[in-house]
Amino acid sequence: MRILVVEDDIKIACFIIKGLEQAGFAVDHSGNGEDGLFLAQTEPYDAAIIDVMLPGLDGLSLIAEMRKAQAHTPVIILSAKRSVGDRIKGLQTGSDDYLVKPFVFAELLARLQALIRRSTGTAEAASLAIGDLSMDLLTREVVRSGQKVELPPREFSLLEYLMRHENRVVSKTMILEHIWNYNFDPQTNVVDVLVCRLRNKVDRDFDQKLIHTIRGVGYVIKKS
Amino acid sequence: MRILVVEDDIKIACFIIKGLEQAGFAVDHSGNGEDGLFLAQTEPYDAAIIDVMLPGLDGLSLIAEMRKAQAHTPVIILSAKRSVGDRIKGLQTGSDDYLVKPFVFAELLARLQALIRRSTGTAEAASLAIGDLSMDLLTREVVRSGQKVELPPREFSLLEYLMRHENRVVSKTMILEHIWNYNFDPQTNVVDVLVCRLRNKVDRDFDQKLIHTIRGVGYVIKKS
DNA sequence: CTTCCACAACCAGAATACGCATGGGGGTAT
DNA sequence: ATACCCCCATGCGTATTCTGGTTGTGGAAG
Repeated sequence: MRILVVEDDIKIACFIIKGLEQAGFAVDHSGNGEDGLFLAQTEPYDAAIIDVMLPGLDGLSLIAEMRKAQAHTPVIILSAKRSVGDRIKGLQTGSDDYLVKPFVFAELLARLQALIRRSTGTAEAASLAIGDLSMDLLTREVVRSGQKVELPPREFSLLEYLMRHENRVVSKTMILEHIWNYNFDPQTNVVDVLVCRLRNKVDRDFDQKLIHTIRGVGYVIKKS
Repeated sequence: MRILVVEDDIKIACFIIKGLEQAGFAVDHSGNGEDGLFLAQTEPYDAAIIDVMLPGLDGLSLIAEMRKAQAHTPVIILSAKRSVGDRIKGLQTGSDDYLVKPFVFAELLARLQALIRRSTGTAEAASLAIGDLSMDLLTREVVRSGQKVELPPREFSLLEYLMRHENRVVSKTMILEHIWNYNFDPQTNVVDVLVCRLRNKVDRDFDQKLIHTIRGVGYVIKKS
């Protein structure tokens, strides 16, 4: 899931970005309206979080421009103003939700997930399962054969990515991009290592292996 | 499918090349415009990915030169510039699509496949089948008479190539070019060896042979 | 019908590339 | 301050590919 954040205040931006990344999102950021608009028009985001008060092109105009060109990407507006008027104006412009600063991060996250759930139409399964392996996305609990498995964030994220692509081969490049948000070659074996770690926790102690290697290509998760 | 990549930044080049290879393409690379132009003029590529900022001959001039001489090979431009003006200039020069760095590899791949699909007219099939032999390109699973067959990358690639040319004879030279990306004679019998290994796995245990030898010419895959 | 030649098929050892595992160091969060 | 996680480097084992040699087969000519 890719999120665009347009926010000029560095501190707030960092706060949001880190929070979202920890929640498993890939985040791009822009500090002004023009760059934000450009990103929105060129990259396929699943949602955007936009401040109204921006240097240059302001948030509402930005959304208006986005809506002219583009399909409906869910947008959450951030604002210091709490007047009802602004709120209405924001929603009229084409935003999908409205949050007043200062806000609690958990609320932003909850609203964001709700929006994505709504827009993707797919009633965003709260859990994924393959064979006797299941993963609860809300509680971040992973269970194999009734036995709970503890996973650090990156490994959890990788497993989620694999499970969302059940039976389909995902290349190392795609993993690199999805988990690290890299668009260049790190010249190391980080992916191999992460997969290895995940396997040790998910597959090692069990008879039926779920994570399979496709040499020269990548990995698949599947039952047989 | 053969792709030309012209990009001077080593890290980005590696990233793209590996990604494309993992996706099953044969990739040639050049780090500067002159060599890129030479390759484009001498080899038959199905598409090209070209950076605008290059040492020596820049990307736009390169495309212009290509267009002078040559039939319409689909081109995707990569650029660090995000202005709309540059984008328009790129598209006017004769490129077919435009991607801003940093970009998401999945998007590059999607656009590339869309371009190829458009230019060749053929809709990219998700699986291939001949008689009781079938091959799933996504999961990379090969099945003969309901029995699963494991194939290493090269053999898989060869089988895919043969099946895409069902009932048509493919010469050894063509195979060399597509699998090894060679345009010269390696003076060895690598092709024979590879075909042999593929036969052992696909044809040996079955009554009806699918891979046939045309002496002095090459090979065909067909039912009878 | 036999012989010869060219090409294809097959085999096995060697070289290589690739993926896997482990441990240390640095950074970060608690 | 401590513990944890993540990145990175290294070494190891194995799968896969390449190479050269050898055997097998078909076609053409004598």
